[in-house]
This record gives sequence, C-alpha cells and structure tokens, in this order.
Amino acid sequence: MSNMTRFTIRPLYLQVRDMLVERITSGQWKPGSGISNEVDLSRELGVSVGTVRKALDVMEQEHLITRRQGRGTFVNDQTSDDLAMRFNRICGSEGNCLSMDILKSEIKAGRATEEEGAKLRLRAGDPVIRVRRVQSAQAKRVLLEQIAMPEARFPGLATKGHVPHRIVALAQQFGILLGGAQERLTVTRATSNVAEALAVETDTPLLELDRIVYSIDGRPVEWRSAMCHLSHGDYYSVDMT
Amino acid sequence: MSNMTRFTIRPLYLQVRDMLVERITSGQWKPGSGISNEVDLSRELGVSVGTVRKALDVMEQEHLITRRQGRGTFVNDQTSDDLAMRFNRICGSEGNCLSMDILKSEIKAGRATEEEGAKLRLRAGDPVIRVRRVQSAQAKRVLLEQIAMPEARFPGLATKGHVPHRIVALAQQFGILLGGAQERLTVTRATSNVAEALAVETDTPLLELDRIVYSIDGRPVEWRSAMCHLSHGDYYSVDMT
DNA sequence: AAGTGGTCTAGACCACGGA
DNA sequence: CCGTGGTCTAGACCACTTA
Repeated sequence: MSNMTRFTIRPLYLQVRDMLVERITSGQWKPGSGISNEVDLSRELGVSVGTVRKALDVMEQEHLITRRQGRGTFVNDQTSDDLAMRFNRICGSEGNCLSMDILKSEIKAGRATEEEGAKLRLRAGDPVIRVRRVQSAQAKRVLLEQIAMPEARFPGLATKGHVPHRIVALAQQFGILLGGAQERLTVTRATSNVAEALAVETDTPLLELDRIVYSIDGRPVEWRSAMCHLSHGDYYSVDMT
Repeated sequence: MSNMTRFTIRPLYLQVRDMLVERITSGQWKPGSGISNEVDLSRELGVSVGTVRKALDVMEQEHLITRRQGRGTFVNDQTSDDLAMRFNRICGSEGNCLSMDILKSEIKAGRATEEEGAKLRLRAGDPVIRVRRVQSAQAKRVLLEQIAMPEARFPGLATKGHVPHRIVALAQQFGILLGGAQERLTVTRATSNVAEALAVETDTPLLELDRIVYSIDGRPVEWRSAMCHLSHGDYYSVDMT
C-alpha cells in the first residue's frame, strides 16, 4: 500500500525505478538475464502492478531493459551490437554504422587541467585517465581521439593494458550505466600533428567531434575530443524527433 | 467500454491518439488553445480515463501537446521558439541556437529528378517546389540551402511570394504536423559557386548537411541539402540518449 | 472551493511464446 | 496448456492553478 507517511516528493514509480536500477548497478541482476515478472515484483515491493509497469516503462526508455511479450523482461547487455553503437554516429555509405579497429592506443594517468575539470565537473588537479588513440575502418584511418575520464570512476584502469574501444563496454566493466551524451561538431583543418596521426595531408578538412558522455545519474563519465577523416560516402548521422 | 468486436489490432489508446491528432490537423483544435479535460474526453469517446491519458502521453512525446497540472492540456504552437528550433542544431558559442535571417531566396516549381524522387518518395517527374536561399546570422553568411518539397503537400506555394524560413512554420500553414527528421553530415570544400554565395574563399572547408524532414505519418515533407560555414565558436549540436 | 492533470491501486482480459 | 507482458477499465486520492 505505502499509504504511510510520504515525505518524499519523488513519485513511487520512480522510487521503484531507482531500486531496480540499483539491482543492476550492484550486479544483483546481470546483463542478459531475465528479471522477476511484474506481479512478483509488485508483491515483493508492496506496490501495485501498474506502478511496477510504469517504472519498467521508464527503464525501457533508458535502454536498461528489454521486454518481450510472452517471454519476460531482460537486463540489456550494453555491449550488444545495437546498444554499443549508441554513441557512434559515423556511418558508411550503406547506412550501417562503421565498426572500427584500434590502430594505436596510449593510456596515461594525470591531473585534470582547467578545461578537463570544467568538462568532467572535477577540480583542476583531480586525478584523470587520458587515452590517445587512432581508430581505423577498412584499413583507412578515421578517428584520432583524445579522451579524459575521472580516475575515481575507473579505479585502476590506468595500470591495465587493455581499454575497450567502446565506452559502453568500458562502463559496463566498471558497473556504470550510461545515460546520454552531448556532442558538438565543427569543421577544422588538420594540423601537422593530426595530419601525421591520420596519414592525411596537412590542412585536410576534418570533422571535429567534442563529446561528453554522462552516466545515468547525470554525472560526466568521459570527455572525448576527436578528429574525424570521413571517406567518400561515409557520413555522420543525426536523427531528430 | 468498447468490449465489442475488436477486429483491429491497433491498440485502443493509439486509435484515440489518431482521433485527437485528426482534430489538430483538421483545424478543429487550434495551436495554443486548450483541449477538453481528460474525464470529458473519456466520456465523449467512450473509453476509460486511463486510455485517454495513455493517448495523451504519446502525443506529448510527439511534441503535439503540452500538459500542465492544474491548468489543462494545450495544443502546441509549432512556431514557438523552442519547438521551431527542433530541426536546427546550429548553435552559437553561448550554447544558444543561432537565429538566422534570410538573405536571398528563390522559389521555383519543377519536376522531380531521380534523386529528389528517391529522397521524397515520389516518381521522377512528379511536381516539386524548389527553394534556393542563403541564411545569415549576425551579418555573416552561414547557410546555403537547396530545398525540394512535394508540390502535392504544399498546393499553391510556388505562386506565393513569401516562404517562412522555418520548416515548422511552413508546415503549420499547410496543416502538416511534423514527426521527425534525419540529417547526414559530411565535410566538403566550397566550389566556386558555393564560395560566391557564402562569400568565402574557394576550397574553404564546409559542413554539408543533408536533411529529410518527415510528417507525423512518416512521409517525407522536405529534402534540404545545405552548405554551412561555421564561424569560430559556433557548432552543430547533437544530443544522444 | 472547484477544476485540472499526476499518481496509485486492483482487477479483468488479450496476445504472444514456449513446454 | 501455462506464464509472460500488453491493454483496458473504474475509481481513489494528491498536487497544482485559478478564481
């Protein structure tokens, strides 16, 4: 019933959503596994089925779960093909997302600059992890990335040799659920450094991508500044609703 | 109740949504005006309040209505500032959408080319309306647009002198509700023609925007190919969820 | 105080998937 | 066949706005 003292303003179905999200982040519910059915959940939590359904509606929109009539409700594997491409809008001429390979990758620990602090909502000097790498598609160099992440969210990452090249996979490893991202696009010309890394002529026009990825609670998780050299036919895709 | 023969598969709340959308497109409910309250609507349509609410939920996500607790539900004016910027992702350095002015504008009637037919789902040779124009922000030329629209959706537009420079305003004039859009971005260099129109040097790097806008029923309404010259600080903004 | 949308409940039936 | 999520109903109370 929960008819008792309601001091909190947050609606019940959002409180339920918070509890269920916690079960995912804590690892109690693992990606790919099914979760209790709606009736059982409602009994367990002491709320009505309608309230549970509304919580699940929210979580479905947040890409956290998938519901299939007749089968059940399942925790999403964020590394699955469709979800992994959520934050990659670079597509090939056939409309398919480009799957890229890592060419070079350096990882370093450091202290946040003023700019990194502003983007990641840290204080300047807070520990960060930086990655610089080149991604290629079909033997062509496409992306030169400079990434900064708060060390606090990825403890021990700097000492690991391997960093997954997709932010969704990295986040899932550290039990972080991603919410959204904002990307800003501009056009620039390749400086000599950039030109060398991407194997293009100096002054080649490039797409500059400045992206901040947020976790589901709205805190910044990654700041990526990338230079992108698009081959003929490739494009950056935006869907508006 | 509607317990009677249910041959249709489309859920009742979506049928209700369709009926309410029709009231907007037909002009029975005008932008800015309030609509009947949920209880009255449910009685009038012979469905439960919950079903009406679910229909309104959908319409709110489609940007068709705004609900305000204690006040009522209102039909959105698509030309209002926030909604008008829905399909314009070009922002200034302060994060605000650039509001632009029309510098030059030509409108012509014509017959669809193969490419226009493919983009607008017409047959080659079907009547189209074409617009070519330049937009500027703060005295700087920013956009060179080439637009094609199906004449059937905008009867008589070619003979009008004035074309609103925002697709949302134009659509509202002709009773079209817009659903979504897809934009494809690439980087190119200004050809001599483009350079002249935008008052830049030949070979200046430009952002090329290829956009198709769809009406709420999923049919193409406008195909725009634009060349964009971004000033320092301006950028194209993408939000991902 | 009256009227609105927002939340929550309890229970019914339907459509789908798998045993 | 059973269990699942999807739809639909009827009614209660809450929170907000306006008069």
